[in-house]
Amino acid sequence: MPTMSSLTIGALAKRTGVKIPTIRYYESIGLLPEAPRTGSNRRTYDDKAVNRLRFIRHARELGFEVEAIRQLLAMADDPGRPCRDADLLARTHLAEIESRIARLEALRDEVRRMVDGCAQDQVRSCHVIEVLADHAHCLHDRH
Amino acid sequence: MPTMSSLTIGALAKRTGVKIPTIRYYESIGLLPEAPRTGSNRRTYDDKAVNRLRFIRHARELGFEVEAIRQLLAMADDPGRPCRDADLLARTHLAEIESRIARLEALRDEVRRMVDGCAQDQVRSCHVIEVLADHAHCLHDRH
DNA sequence: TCTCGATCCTCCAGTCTCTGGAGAATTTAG
DNA sequence: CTAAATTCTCCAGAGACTGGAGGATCGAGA
Ligand SMILES: [Zn+2]
Ligand SMILES: [Zn+2]
Ligand SMILES: [Zn+2]
Ligand SMILES: [Zn+2]
Repeated sequence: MPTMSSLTIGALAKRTGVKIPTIRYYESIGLLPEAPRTGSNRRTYDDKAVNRLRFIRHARELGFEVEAIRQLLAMADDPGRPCRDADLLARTHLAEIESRIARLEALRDEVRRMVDGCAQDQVRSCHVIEVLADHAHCLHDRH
Repeated sequence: MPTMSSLTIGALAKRTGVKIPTIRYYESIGLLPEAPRTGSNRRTYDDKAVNRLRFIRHARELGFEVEAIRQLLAMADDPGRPCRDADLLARTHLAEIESRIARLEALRDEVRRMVDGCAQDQVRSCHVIEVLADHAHCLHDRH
């Protein structure tokens, strides 16, 4: 049978790698349910809380926003429904990542050109400064 | 000869594509100098301000942080010095962009795997939810 | 049992880069 | 002259935490 453990917030933090203030923050925004308290008002957690917090941490590491995680958690709590919505959320996130990559790659190209084009002399003739001062030096017309 | 124009903040905003509250914000953090005021306390700008603000906007579009821009502006104001520092700043920024791209590409791979692995049935067996619940499903050991 | 350091509590402020609204004053167009 | 547009200051909010102040409580050793 599973261990009937009751964890302090510090133990939960260690087990999940999430900092204590962050745990309290997640509770305050309703991502974690309000933890039951001891007689002296300290939060206690069980294994379910560990799993939920790990889920949150992992989703955050994968770049999901809190609002998305809130919905994913609600879905995870309801195993019978179709997973269309969860998949759509993930696919939307994927598209967002891809567009951020594309944007950053364009930036990288411009900044690289900026850096490589400089003869390393005086600011007067610095290609970096010139490019910054005038977008006409850029390849892409928008950034 | 250059037009001896005196612009309102609204005209400056139109000319540079920077919103009015943002212009005031830049002034408040010292990126833009305090604009001279009319008798009725309205800010006035000249062509130099237009150039400075365009420089800021372009640098922001290229992803430079405000602190970096502050330094770049100081350098641009001093054309005689060597441009080593400006170039170093840009190179540092380039490295930062590259590392963000690498991180996002790793994320993209994981999220794509997550999405592609789902058979689109019930939440119970949803690959998206499974992966989120357990990092062991991931390829990279860190995100 | 006493005490001390570790842990916990709440509340608040700060991070970063804006963005927008309230309410008042002034300018501009018709 | 009036009404609409613009500007002013101040303040709050966004997202996702992070950290500090000041105080209460816990566990372990003497
Ligand atoms: Zn240079
Ligand atoms: Zn450009
Ligand atoms: Zn699914
Ligand atoms: Zn993972």
